[in-house]
Amino acid sequence: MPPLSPLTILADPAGQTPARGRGLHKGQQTKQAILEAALALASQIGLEGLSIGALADVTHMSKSGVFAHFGSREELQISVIREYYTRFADEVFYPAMQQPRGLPRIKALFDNWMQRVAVEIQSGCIFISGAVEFDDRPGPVRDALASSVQAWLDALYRAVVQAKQEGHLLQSADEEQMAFEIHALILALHYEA
Amino acid sequence: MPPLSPLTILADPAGQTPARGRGLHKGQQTKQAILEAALALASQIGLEGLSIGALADVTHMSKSGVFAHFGSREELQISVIREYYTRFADEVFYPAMQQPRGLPRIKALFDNWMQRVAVEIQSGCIFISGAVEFDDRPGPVRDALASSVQAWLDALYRAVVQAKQEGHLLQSADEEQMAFEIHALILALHYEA
DNA sequence: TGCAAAATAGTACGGTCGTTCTATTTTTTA
DNA sequence: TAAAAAATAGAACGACCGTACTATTTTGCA
Repeated sequence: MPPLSPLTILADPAGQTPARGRGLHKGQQTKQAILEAALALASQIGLEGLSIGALADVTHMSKSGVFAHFGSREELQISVIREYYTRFADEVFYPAMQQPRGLPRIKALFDNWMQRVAVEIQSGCIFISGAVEFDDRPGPVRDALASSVQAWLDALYRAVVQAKQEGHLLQSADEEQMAFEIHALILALHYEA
Repeated sequence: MPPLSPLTILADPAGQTPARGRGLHKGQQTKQAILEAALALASQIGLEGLSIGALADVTHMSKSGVFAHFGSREELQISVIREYYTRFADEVFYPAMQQPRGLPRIKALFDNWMQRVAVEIQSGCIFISGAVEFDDRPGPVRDALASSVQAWLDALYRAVVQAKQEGHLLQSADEEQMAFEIHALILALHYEA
């Protein structure tokens, strides 16, 4: 099972020159701090509600100071998606890869996911809110969201296929349908919250 | 099985005096036309994106002309929810009530619902988008949304209970879980779209 | 048909938004 | 430590928002 794709669409153009030498420059630090706050804000009120002004208040900076780090609101939103995607992979996907192929791995994926739902119960999943907000708004943000979610659903699907190959599932089981239903359960859990 | 509750929280204060006598007064007609456009708009871009200015453009009216019919944006949003709820009941709920209790009725509910998903595939369900948009924004709009959805989920749950009473389900079946899963499937269908 | 009432238009206000431009401060480098 | 570069602040812009007020037009009834 390959790792979650690096998602070239999410590539961070600035990320390849991580400060001249040892530690992060001041700018990179604050950018990371802003991103942290942005992630929290976006989880609460959605990517669409994420405003630079509000972000400036939270981080005790000026609007233009925040703005300068991203160059546009769109870039800010995409950065948030990138960050969320990374954390999602780290907390849900990679730990599950430690489990043996097949049913144990699926169970780990599902459990980690559920645990995340429990944590997000007061904030929200931006993959879900984003899908609703950008389902009819084409553009880079939508693309970033779509490819993130797809990468994740593909990984889930691969896990199910493997489980069948390992003989952990009925031979009559439909992999696609099963992945779909697992996804459905998570969606409904989020909805109830 | 009682009908879908009238939802007093959604009661239309103006609705009780439906024009002096026979036909609708001019105002009521245009209000209905505005509501129609608002429903389409809200389905596309969400209740939160629904703006009076955009609505004025679509209906070829002035902003103040549109505004006067509702008195506030909030009232407009609630009116849209009320309208959506009514149509949902008419297209999904009541036709299914024609079917005999038990499994046939559940199947009808699900089929009608699925059919609606197919129609909404290009627009969207405001019960879902609304839940995302208002999950952390208390107020009348959120209340209207929540009670609408709850009324519908209650009806679904009652149908499942009946099916078990009629002996159409395994005695070991968990009604609540089953209603939850039906809901989950619909959510996932919407998500895929 | 005329008059009151309802419906609609027009204008303006205060607010927030993303963004741009220019100053100022802070950090890094030579 | 001085100069260069990066980071941040501040003010201003145009656009859109909801809403309040005041005209004007249209409608419905006596």
